[in-house]
Amino acid sequence: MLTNRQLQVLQVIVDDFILSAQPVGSRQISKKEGITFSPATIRNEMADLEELGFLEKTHTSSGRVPSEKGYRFYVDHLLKPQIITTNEIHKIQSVFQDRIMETEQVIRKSATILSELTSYTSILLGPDVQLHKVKRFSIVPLTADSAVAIIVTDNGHVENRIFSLPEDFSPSDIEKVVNILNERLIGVPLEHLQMKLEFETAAVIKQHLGTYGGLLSSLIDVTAHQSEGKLFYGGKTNMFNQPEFNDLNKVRMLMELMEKTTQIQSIFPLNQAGIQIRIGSENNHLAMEECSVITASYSVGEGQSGSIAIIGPTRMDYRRVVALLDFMSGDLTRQLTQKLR
Amino acid sequence: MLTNRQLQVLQVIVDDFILSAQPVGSRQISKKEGITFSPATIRNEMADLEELGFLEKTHTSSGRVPSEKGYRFYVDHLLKPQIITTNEIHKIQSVFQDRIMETEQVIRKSATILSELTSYTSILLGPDVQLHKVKRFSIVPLTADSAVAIIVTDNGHVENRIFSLPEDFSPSDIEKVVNILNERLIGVPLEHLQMKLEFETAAVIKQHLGTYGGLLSSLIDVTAHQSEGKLFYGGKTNMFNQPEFNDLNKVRMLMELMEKTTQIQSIFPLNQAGIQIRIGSENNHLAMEECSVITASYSVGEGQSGSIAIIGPTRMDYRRVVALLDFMSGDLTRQLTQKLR
DNA sequence: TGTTAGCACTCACTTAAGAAGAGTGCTAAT
DNA sequence: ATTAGCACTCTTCTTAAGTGAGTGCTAACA
Repeated sequence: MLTNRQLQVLQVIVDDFILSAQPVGSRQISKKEGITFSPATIRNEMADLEELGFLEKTHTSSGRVPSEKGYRFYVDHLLKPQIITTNEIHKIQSVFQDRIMETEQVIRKSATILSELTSYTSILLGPDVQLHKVKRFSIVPLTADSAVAIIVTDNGHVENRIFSLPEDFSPSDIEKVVNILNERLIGVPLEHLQMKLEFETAAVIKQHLGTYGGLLSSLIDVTAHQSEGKLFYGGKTNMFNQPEFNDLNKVRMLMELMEKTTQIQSIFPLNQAGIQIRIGSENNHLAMEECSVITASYSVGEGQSGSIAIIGPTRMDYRRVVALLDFMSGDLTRQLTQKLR
Repeated sequence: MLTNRQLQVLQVIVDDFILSAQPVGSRQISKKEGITFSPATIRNEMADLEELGFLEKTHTSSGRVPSEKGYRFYVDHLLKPQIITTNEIHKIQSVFQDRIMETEQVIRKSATILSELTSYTSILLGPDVQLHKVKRFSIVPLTADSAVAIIVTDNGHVENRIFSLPEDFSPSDIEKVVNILNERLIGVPLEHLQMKLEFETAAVIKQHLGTYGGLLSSLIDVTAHQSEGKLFYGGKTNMFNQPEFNDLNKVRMLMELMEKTTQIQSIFPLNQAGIQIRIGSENNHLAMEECSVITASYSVGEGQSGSIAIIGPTRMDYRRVVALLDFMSGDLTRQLTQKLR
């Protein structure tokens, strides 16, 4: 158990290091407001805190730097929520000001704004399209043997894909298929679409049109490749501003990581509500060994949800980021859900 | 006018420097195949070439490096086209192998392949959607006061946007509007859509439905924000592999440039057929002062065209890149055009 | 007259050594 | 228990010397 004074010292060190990125020395701490004891005393406390694993030295005679355990303790016990300014609130809410209505646009803009506000990199995961429900099917013929299938979902999202038509497929055949699809599949969530199409609707189509195996496999194909939630980045290059990434190799690894969308997905905790913080090696990724990731989630209507992440150095301004993420996720949930009515 | 021997020396220097990224010395040149004269002679020639502006020294007693003018001369007069291997051809053609039919997917995949083949960064500009012609309109109501408008083009491209409905707008009203739009606007290129809608179709709609000013402005809005050709990158982080970008600041500027899609558009020459090469400061951009950009264009059917660009260090392998771009642009044109039939 | 060998010279790069400064740990006094 | 004092450590900056690659010039050569 830490003494009050140790808590105070730890807090000051983390706060100061977050601001300055420089190892914090005893003399510096002693000058801080609220510190009534001498550098020598502080040195003793620091030695203890180091022994307990909360602090580290960069070399034998340097000031102290928070360890991962130190940051962990800090975010778990010392983090007082920050109040965000009205300015920041306005900026976040400006996402919705000019009646953008596509969820994708909203998310994209949110990513940009968040990175500007934090000067870290933001990653937004769009809501999972799989949970949208089919609102309308249509098929538009393009050439003699190809057509584009369009699925509009209840959220106003549009999926479309070009597919091959079987030979001698007439416009009236298409109309029949579209009618069947619209009769049978409206309200079905995209995630069940493929199964439903394959095992229920296929039989109906066959019955009405004879066997059109080609068409069916094409259609099944169309529904199969639905993308999961899309990723949007804001401020990818903000990393360059952080002194800890004054190292080509670190930046490079991060940039390469961000190009691999499948890998980056794993930074989002599954089905976790609230704010999650992962520090350094907790991210289980070499490139992010000196990074912290803070995530929050928002939801659209019922069930569908997306995530927001901020990725920055372990030395990031946790207070501020947590406050901003908290507000933004709430705002997104509110606004996006309201739009559904 | 350069002597034969000067040409030979210049060629060897550029070729060697492209390979090694190291300043080339006279002794090194003398050992090259086809060189029959001594280092001393070569030194004299190099001094002349430097005086003429084709070579530079990094410092007083270093080997020579091609200047921008040197590269320019090299690509204009010394560049013998390279023959690409069947392996490379296969790789490029693999874009089309698994019956991907969306142009966007094709372009995206091409960007990746091109960056893998060259180990530089590729930028592909999708064909300008503005020239696509309307194939089908539809409007799907979402809530009482919003709907999504969908435009399918002759290329199978789908544009969609959510817009507000006027109050008390019934489904049958929507059907009427859709019918009018489909009667009047099929075949119209997207670039003229807004004008046409505003000055011709608007009147018809008013006539049939009374004044629905709100709907009209919404619809005009929908057609207005059509995006221009989209950009796709491949191998954004390949820059990190080039020794000349072992400098955090240079990489940073490039990365920042690539985030700004509007700025990056300017690297594509307008309406220029064939292969274009811009070297260093010819790019008119600080971040690309040490880069060369090679562009080619492809076309889809008649009129519509997109561009391919490779961006690498001025020291890039012009021979190889030119050959690859040439082949790929041809292949894209062929395949994408064929698909339209 | 064009080509080449020889040689002094330049400059980047590396290594070593010394000086300065920040900060610690320990000891002893308060 | 706290603190002043001081020796010690380790980084960083500066300076100096040594090394090597490569040039430019001069003079000899074909």
